[in-house]
Amino acid sequence: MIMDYLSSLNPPQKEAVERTEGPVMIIAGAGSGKTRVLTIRIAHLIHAHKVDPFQILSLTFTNKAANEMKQRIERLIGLEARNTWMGTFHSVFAKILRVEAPKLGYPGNFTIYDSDDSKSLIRSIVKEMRLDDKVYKANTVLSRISGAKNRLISWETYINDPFILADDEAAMKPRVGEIYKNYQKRLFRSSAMDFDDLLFNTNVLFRDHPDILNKYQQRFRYVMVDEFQDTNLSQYLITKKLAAVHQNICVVGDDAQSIYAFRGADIQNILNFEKDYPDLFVVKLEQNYRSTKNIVETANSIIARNKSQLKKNVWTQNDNGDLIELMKAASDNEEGRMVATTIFEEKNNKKLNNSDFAILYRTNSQSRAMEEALRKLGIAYRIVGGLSFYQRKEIKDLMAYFRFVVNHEDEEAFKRIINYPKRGIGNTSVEKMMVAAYEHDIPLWEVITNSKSFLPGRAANAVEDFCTTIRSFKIEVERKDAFEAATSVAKQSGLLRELYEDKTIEGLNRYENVQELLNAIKEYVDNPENEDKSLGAFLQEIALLTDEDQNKDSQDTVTLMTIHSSKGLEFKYVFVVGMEEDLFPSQMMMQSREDLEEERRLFYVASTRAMDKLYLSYALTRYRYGRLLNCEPSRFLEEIDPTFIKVNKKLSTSMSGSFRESEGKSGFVGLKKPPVRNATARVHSPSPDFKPSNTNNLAAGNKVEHPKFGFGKVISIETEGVNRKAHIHFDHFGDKTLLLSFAKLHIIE
DNA sequence: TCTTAAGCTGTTTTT
DNA sequence: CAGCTTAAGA
Repeated sequence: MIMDYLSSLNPPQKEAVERTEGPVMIIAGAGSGKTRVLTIRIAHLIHAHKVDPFQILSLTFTNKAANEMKQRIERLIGLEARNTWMGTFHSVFAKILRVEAPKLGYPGNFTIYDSDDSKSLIRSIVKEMRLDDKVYKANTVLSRISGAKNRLISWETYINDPFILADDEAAMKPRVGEIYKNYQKRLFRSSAMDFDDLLFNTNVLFRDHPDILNKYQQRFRYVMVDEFQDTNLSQYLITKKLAAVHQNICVVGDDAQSIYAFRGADIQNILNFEKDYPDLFVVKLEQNYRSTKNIVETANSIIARNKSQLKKNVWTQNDNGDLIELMKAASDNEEGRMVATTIFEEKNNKKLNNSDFAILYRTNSQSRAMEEALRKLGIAYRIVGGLSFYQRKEIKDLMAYFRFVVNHEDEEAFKRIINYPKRGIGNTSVEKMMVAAYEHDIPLWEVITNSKSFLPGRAANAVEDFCTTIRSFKIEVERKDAFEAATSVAKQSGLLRELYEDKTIEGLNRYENVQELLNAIKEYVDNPENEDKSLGAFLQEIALLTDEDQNKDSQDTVTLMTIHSSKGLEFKYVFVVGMEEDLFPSQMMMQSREDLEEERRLFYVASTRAMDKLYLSYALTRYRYGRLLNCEPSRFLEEIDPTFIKVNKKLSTSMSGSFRESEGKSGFVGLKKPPVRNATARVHSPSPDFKPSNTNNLAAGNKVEHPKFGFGKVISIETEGVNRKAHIHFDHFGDKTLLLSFAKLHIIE
């Protein structure tokens, strides 16, 4: 059976499969059958070389990719395939850390903090250190810390490295190192690791415990890394160490598709791989089987402008296919309408399914306009990523209960649930308890169980009740399976009742979401593949799941997602929307030449998802943060060789001057253009003689200045009891109704 | 301590 | 715009 597959491979593919020993690097262009090669290679190892599946470790980028590969191998060689180690870096090494964590002083039931938890923790640390949270923004600080961890810089190294300190000093953030230190200490106290810790601590484990390293080196005789261009130093060193004994390391990647630098991915890993392994065997897969010539050439024409890349020549034998179609819309809403209409028509004309279409965008917020348009035409769609199910408040709340029952030291979980539902324990009490734990250097749980010594009577009683509840949950969790325990926790905690009583639409949704979480747990328990049916096991399972890993692809839907999450997928028809300067390429990324190159690679990834036809679209105006902005076409549109492009005339003519009225059902209305303002007008520096004045005698006709909105003229004043409303026309922001911020107004005349 | 409402602020991508 | 924080009143 394997032989059939071997003969179906082209020569370089075959080489890649058959070269099983020693270091191998496969440079795989887009659509070159990479996954196929990888799966056949693994099947070949097991089948032809009689390698025990337990000895093969494959690291992929997403859980989805891992599952898909597993299924494919299973089809090739049967159930044996299940025994290979396959998963993301994070999930595989989290699994290993569950076993080995005690060696690092962590309990095996450590919690994994997602970035929301991390940010929240940083926020409280910044507050405790009495630092300005506008200077030390959680996002910025976290990415700084994360960057350090990805490069294996511990907080000890960080605060002693003169270069890093100088860097922070220059950025006017000299105390990031201290925050890093406190952050790590708090994580440790909470028995928690963040995403980066999973890899960082694996490195520490392998560094400090040669016996353990050796154990895994012996176990994994073959190591394979997919999407190698997206590994960071921390990940790279792990694989290098694991493969050090047997040297059977096979990495697969495409430098042209490296799009995760912001997460610490280092393209040098792939560019310099040869230096680390002088006897490296390199295979290039350059034939594209996926896309038409026009699409391949378009992608090539953009990527050719990048300076730093490995030489390769991606080509295809496929037909020319249709030209790339360029669509121009008046607004983001019309862009959505054009895309939706095109899908509708193409679907009917060519007898396609919804699932043959994908809409790709640079930022998640762009999905709005697309959704609305699709909904109006009754086209089923599904959004991948964005606010994931597990990030919703109600889900996080219930999960926080689960987490806290399993790990009593989980501070972030504690803060979420201690007073939700309301039980009369306010912020003051919570802070007192945390301070007590910190000052006496005792576990949080000890403070909670002895609340009488730290809190006034009423609050202490409430905490005691809370404590009893948690204890009873713990007993249930230990005795029952995940589903029964979870249901009981949801009910007894009062959370379910709280949501049930909320009869608003959002409330109903939240209630349903919680039910859905319980269903997911039921599914987990009923799945015979899961041996450990405890709630703790379920938590571990999903901590590293992302939205796209959920298998809901049974229905026929158009797929909407960011370019980042589209990697590895393919669709017959692909729309890349929002081709506007500052959006794609992103303004934030346009700092240096390297960053522009990464945006080009992003375009490369997006366009090579398409098999048959590629559409590019842009809008002339777009709502962003409640403000309508002017847009300019992306520079990428000029960088593409124009011979591959045709402009969609039919739709572009109909657009001039047609704006839709706010929520009118009538659709197009030929109204005068709404005022278009630039974002720069938003920040106003008050004039030197600005002083907020007593505005008691504010009246219509007054000229005023506001620190944020700038200069304006009062149109009218309305009085409702004690409250006053001022309708003011601001020069840059148009009409505004100020209710309270009178204090910030300054009357000029 | 809880509720309500105004004010403020982000503004990229994800394990 | 939307989600969060803050401030004031109950």
